[in-house]
Amino acid sequence: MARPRKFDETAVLDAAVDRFWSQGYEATSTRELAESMQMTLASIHNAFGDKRALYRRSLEHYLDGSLRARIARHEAAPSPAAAIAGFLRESIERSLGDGCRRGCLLVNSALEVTPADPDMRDYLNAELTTIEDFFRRCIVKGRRSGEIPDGIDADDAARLLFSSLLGIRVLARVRPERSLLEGAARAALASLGLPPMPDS
Amino acid sequence: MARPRKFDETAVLDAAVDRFWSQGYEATSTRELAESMQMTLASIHNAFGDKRALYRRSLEHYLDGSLRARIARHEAAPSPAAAIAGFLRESIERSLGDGCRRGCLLVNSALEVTPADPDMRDYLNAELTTIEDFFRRCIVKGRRSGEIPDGIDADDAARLLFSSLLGIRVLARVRPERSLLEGAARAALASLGLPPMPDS
DNA sequence: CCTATTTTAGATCATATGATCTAAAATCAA
DNA sequence: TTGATTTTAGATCATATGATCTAAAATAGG
Repeated sequence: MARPRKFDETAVLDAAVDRFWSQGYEATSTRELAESMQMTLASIHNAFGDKRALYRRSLEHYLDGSLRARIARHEAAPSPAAAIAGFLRESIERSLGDGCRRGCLLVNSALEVTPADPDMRDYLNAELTTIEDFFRRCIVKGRRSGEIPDGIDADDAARLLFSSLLGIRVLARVRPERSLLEGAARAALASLGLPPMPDS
Repeated sequence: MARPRKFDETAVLDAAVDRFWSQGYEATSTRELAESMQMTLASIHNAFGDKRALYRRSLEHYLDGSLRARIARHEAAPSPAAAIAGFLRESIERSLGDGCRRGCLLVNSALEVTPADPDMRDYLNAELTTIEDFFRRCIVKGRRSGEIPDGIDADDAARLLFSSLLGIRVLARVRPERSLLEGAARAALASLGLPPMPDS
């Protein structure tokens, strides 16, 4: 019925994610995006809308291909405690393995894009809450099975893991030292009576 | 010997901090800065250099008037445990008290400005380490006096407090809910055997 | 008073930016 | 084949941006 698209949506969104992730929203120009995506500005505008809309799509693409799958994968681990520890371990390895120190696009977005964009903030919060909820589910489940000792309120324990993870992701950008990131995660786990992370 | 400056350096840097803090580095234009600071672009350039240099000066101004004094004030508290709890309490109240959700300029800078600016990164790291060191000193001192129970390695305990604080500052921007911020801090303190924060 | 020195004010430069327009190209249903 | 429809390609618009230039203004020492 009409001319077919020449570009691969996954590939061009991967490229957009890479630019936004490396440089942030404001510091990435539309022309740079066009070059990375190997599309013209008109094609991008036609397919995704303006820059803000493309950012939103890129973030969704990033999260669809990363966060949700990671949570599901770790939650399928043999034990809830292992799920938490495995998730933290993977977050640290991703942070340290990225020589560009890009951190986590979700966390970066929370700090850069938020201020005057309530829609984006709601979306970011929904995604962030996914992580918090994952931690809470694991804590509750592990306590019910006796694997995780009782102690601090389960909501607060999840909040602690959550805020530590965000902090680790901040440090991944500015001070990506293994001892620092692992130390924070190690302390969070030990303080909640959880087993240590698996080796890297 | 020469024409005297008409502007008050503290006042104009306060104004610059306000803009950078609210909008970030990239999203703040030099003209907007000039208007907020009530100076011409030429005067700003003459007094502070280019935009990047002004940002650096603004950040220094912010930290000189905020971070160092806060650490010193809390470290003068009657006990090291109270110093930690008081610092967290104050960080949370500052976060919740700011209707603009600006978070902490130091943390915001760590995420936005870092990537390709090693000088800035080193500076940010030095300032961030100030906080980590503060936590570590308090832990060590409190354990020596018996006020803080032994347990996790002191370095790791400091890293946990540090990363949680950074996470709280991230959440302050995107999800400034008292229950969330306090819950994370409460759990961090309790898990290290520290007394709870003072009431707000 | 006068001169050296620094700060101001306003204009301006060269470029970058986000967004859009026009027209050609490519497909598929009829 | 034809015509409707969508995507491309390239140019372009209006504006915003960081930075700088020129000249006037304001002070203190001589």
